[in-house]
Amino acid sequence: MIALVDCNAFFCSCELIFAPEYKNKPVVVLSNNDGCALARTDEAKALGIKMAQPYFEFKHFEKTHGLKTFSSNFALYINISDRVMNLLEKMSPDIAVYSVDEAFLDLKGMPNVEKFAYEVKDKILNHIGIPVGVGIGPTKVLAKAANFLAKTSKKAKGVVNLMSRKHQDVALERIEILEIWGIGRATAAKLKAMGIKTAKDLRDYSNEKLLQKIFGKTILQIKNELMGIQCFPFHKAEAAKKEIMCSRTFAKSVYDIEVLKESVATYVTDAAEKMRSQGSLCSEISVFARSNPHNELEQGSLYESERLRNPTANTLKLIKHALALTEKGYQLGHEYKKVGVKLGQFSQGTDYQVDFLSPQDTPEEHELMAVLDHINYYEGDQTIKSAACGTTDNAWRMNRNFKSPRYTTSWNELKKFN
DNA sequence: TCTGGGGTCCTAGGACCC
DNA sequence: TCTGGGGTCCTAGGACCC
Repeated sequence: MIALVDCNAFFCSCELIFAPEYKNKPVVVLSNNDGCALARTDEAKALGIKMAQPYFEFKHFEKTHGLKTFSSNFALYINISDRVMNLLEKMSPDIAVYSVDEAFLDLKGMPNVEKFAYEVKDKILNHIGIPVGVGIGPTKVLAKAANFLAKTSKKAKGVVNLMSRKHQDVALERIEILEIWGIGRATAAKLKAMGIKTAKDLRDYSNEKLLQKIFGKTILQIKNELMGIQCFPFHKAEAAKKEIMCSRTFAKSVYDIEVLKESVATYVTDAAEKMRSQGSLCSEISVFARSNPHNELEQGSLYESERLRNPTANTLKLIKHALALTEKGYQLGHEYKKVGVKLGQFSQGTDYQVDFLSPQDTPEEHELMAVLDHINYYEGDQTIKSAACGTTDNAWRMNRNFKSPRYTTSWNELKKFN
């Protein structure tokens, strides 16, 4: 028996904790650069605002329908997510966090699951202020389907239990195939052409060989889960990431290679930090940049990749490679709207930041020195092992004789101590 | 004229998830 | 004017091995 707890319009709900005056109004949280919609309340959905829809297409609702928009604040959402998950952990014998706003609960041996589901829902709302829906089923796919109904059906009151075959029959007939977890647009279109329109159609479809041939093996697992046969284990092995990417869209297109390089260096720094935190070294680094795909005159993209002879997690080494790749792929006059970095081909290990450029007597250097001294003074002499400042040509590193394994290379990280 | 058989590993690309 | 940022898994096909 599995429950899926899913926060409603999660990013919006987080913002509404601090701006309750917008409750029951259309609210949207926007992506980076206020580009498009990331989360919508039911009232915003009712206006026809779609997931990932560009902001400029629905901005007019602010004036006509009292739409409220927020720029995204991921630090806040992660903090609230942690609180929700901690609460769930305390209430449930076993939990598998699936994403920032959902978690599966193992309800094995639970006497009254629906009562429990309502308790969970009420507690998260009352203690944290986040509304959730709870779906219960014998498999993850059915729990997901139950959760879908819990959120969309008016009379469900936020909890749907699909443990019995009878309820499954009724419910799956009402769920379009596209709504099933693991079925996307492409697959749904093909399935519909075959006459498989609802979740029930798929569950009861008899020609498994044909399904496997057309769609591969995943669809059979989904079909089995719809039948109540578990194919997706409760705990997916908590594996280290196999690749780590960092990328952003620019607010305005970029033509200048220096700007591009600054960004690339920043994203390498971020990605390398993530990589070190899982104890990996990479032996492949890629840099990519794209022009705006929505422009009619889309220009060429930049994609350069390199295999490294010696695996490394050294930020400065990686920056050097990344900047060389950027120069290699850069084309004068091309517009670049999005740029990013990917680290891959991981192996286990750590290495230390050994090569560095000579420090220069810059204002940043003095500022960093002051920050380090400050940290030293308040946190103790061994807080910072090493630190880097600057991003491209002026990148330099300080190596002070601190013994703690904690170290950081990010200027913004350092400033947080202040 | 005739041109093995069985396997592994890697990569690119598609589809999907939030 | 203005269009997100991450990830995973699967498959097909090519390179390569003996």
